[in-house]
Amino acid sequence: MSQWPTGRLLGIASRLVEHAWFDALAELDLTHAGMIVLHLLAEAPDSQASLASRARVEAQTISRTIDRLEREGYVVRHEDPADRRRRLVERTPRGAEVFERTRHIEADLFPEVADLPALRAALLDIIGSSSGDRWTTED
Amino acid sequence: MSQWPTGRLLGIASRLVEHAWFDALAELDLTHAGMIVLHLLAEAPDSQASLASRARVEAQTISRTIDRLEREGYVVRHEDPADRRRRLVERTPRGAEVFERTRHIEADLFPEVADLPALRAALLDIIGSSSGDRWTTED
DNA sequence: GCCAAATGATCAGCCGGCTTACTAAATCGG
DNA sequence: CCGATTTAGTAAGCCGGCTGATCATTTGGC
Repeated sequence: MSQWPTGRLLGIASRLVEHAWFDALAELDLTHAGMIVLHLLAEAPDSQASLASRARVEAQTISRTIDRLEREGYVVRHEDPADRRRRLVERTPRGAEVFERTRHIEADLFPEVADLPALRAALLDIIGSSSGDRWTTED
Repeated sequence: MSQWPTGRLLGIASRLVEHAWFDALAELDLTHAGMIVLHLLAEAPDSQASLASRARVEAQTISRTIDRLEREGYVVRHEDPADRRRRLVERTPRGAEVFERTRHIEADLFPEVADLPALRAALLDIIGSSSGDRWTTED
């Protein structure tokens, strides 16, 4: 396996970590995708298109994720009076509360690696150079 | 984004790289999942359960991936006379040929990172410590 | 030898990526 | 001012993860 392409190692590592998250979040009626949205809404409500761009995901994907968050009562959608095409998404108190309860998880969960800063730097390199024309990088 | 949890960076980087693979493989009527299976079959035919374990994936996932490879004519399934529960999967000549044409892709496609060996080492760390009871690690 | 347990494969159904195609609303050009 | 273009959101449908359930076969204990 140590000879496998880096892209494949990346995919496998990602799925394994996400699976651990899934187990930890199940008791909160939350998924990994939902948690990302709750995180992005911490500061202020936002439109779905903006959320999609910030999460590096297509609009359709965000739409369904928000459907599920809404079903659980963690966010609400309401019309933007200034632009009736847009639907602003906002965390409910329950959504804010459940997100707070996820804060400790990463530390417990993420496995030990020899050089964590190097890993994070490499991942940011990849994201920076690959998300070129797909999402306007503003972060 | 540089403050985001490492698990999330891993997921985004993985999707971006996989998307680039997807584009490169589309003209070969092949997907990333299919390519992995063709790789695993390079040496010898194998059973589906073994392929699933080697790819760090559940049996059901492999089953559908092989369905599609079979539909494209890249592999064939045949019964194992020694154990009639098993179905041995084998690459066809077309499958071997199309896999050869993917060999050059990784080099063209994978983005530049500052410290590639550190990235690979970290990913192998994660895979090693996370795939504990999920797959018997033999590789 | 026979019945229980383990194993290999599949079906059904969920989630979360994606594309293509559509509607409604806002914006822009002439 | 009005038609064309752009933008926000959604529906439909595919792929690839996953779980839980089912069926056939093999293995193992008694």
